[in-house]
Amino acid sequence: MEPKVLVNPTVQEAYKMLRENLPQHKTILIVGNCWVHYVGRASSKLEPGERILIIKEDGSLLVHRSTGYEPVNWQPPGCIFQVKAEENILKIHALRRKPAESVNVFFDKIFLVSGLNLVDSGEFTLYASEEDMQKAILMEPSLVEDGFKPISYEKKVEPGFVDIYGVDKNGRFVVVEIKRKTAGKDAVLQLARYVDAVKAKVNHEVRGILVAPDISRGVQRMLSTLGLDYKTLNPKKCAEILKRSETKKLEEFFRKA
Amino acid sequence: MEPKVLVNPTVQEAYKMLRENLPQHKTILIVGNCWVHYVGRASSKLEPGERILIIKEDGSLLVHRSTGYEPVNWQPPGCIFQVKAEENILKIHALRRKPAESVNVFFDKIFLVSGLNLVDSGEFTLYASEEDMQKAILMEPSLVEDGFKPISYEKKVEPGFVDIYGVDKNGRFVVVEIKRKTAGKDAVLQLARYVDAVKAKVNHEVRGILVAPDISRGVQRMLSTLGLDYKTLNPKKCAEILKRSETKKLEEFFRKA
DNA sequence: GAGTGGATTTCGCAT
DNA sequence: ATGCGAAGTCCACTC
Repeated sequence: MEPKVLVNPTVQEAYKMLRENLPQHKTILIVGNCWVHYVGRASSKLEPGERILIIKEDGSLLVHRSTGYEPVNWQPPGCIFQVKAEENILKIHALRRKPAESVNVFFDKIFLVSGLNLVDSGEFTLYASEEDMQKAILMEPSLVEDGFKPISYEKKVEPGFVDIYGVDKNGRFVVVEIKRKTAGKDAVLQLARYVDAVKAKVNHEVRGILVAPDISRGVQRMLSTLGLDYKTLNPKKCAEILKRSETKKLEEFFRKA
Repeated sequence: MEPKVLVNPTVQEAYKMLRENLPQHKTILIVGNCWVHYVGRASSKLEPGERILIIKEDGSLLVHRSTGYEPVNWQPPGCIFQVKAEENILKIHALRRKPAESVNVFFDKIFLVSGLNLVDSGEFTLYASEEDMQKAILMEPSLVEDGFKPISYEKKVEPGFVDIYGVDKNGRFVVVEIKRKTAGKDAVLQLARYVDAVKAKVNHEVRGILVAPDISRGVQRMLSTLGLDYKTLNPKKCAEILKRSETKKLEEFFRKA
């Protein structure tokens, strides 16, 4: 990546770097003494102090103080920037169209300025995937329904793979379709197809249960029309169940420490 | 402030700096190629890529990608840190007590590492919050309506707290609901609930006045249907009024001195 | 410490 | 574009 870094630059030197790097949509990092004015949805004023300023490729802006998770001033992606160097002060103006807002940052002393071309294609995964939900249900079948017993999962039936296949407390066969997000009619139709496919094979009563954190409007009616059931299940809850053992390990660690 | 900055350091050099600066609760800035594991309320995995890591004095941690307002991984203030350099990889472990969580950041290439002692006593002021509007109205009740007299504020009634409670010039009771931004139907319904709640208690005529800079489309009709009033009020104006009063206080102070 | 509500919330998804 | 709901929300405040 080869970062450009200036340590203790003059305002002019920092200005020159920004003039070069901002139009290229590089990520900008500035550490120095600054004050900030914000006008927009609300208004704010931040008196001088030493902070970290980050301007990202997508036109987002963050001013971070030495404490706290949240930036003291910021602007979401999509800003237009203007830089000036006047009276030995570096002035950075961030403008946003909708809603109309502006953040102005003024530096009179700069400790560090850097123009970064961050190469980052790494994927980010938050574990509460459909697979995790499946695992959680297999660990705690009551998440689907009291008395539910899984028999197999990812079982091949005609149109594809059934997420989970089992029996309810009354011995009826159950096909479970899992959705990580709000389930629409496509999910319902998919479940219906699986139920029909199984029915055609096993000459036995077959129920279908849709498991999802939520269902779209109108899907409820569709479910009852088709004789299918729905059980709400939050992916986060599944993640908790799966990671409970890991959490336990962590708590164990702290207990010892 | 005199920042310590290493450009393109080895893992060992970066490690040494962290060993020195982290215990001093300095603010740490690292730019480099890293991957991240998180386990806690949820779990996540971030594949390798170039990012910015910030560790603040209060033990908060931020991993920022090149886009987006939000950090991709983080930890709120109060973390305990552990640093290791093994197999030419810089390992930073952030542990949180409650809830039990951990974020692990691994660097195999470091472009920039810095230990900052940010001196920042500058005050931050946000103008025109809902509270400011309330204060301004209490100081100048005519902002709501000519002849309006506040009796109490943040008064508890059944569903929650009434912003301001008072009487109009004709002796009728008034419930004031304040919104800092464009008021939607939720605000109207909230006000209606309060009005009903007060009516049920006081066997007296009760009016409801919605105070906001603006109202959403369609809300006007809703207001008249429910028999509620609306008064437009700019938050900024409130800020000015408050400022004026502070100025008065200052003048008072100097008069005495 | 747990619970509640607001935020310059941001962000994503559905309409 | 707009509106609605979730978030590893965070954060300040009350009980």
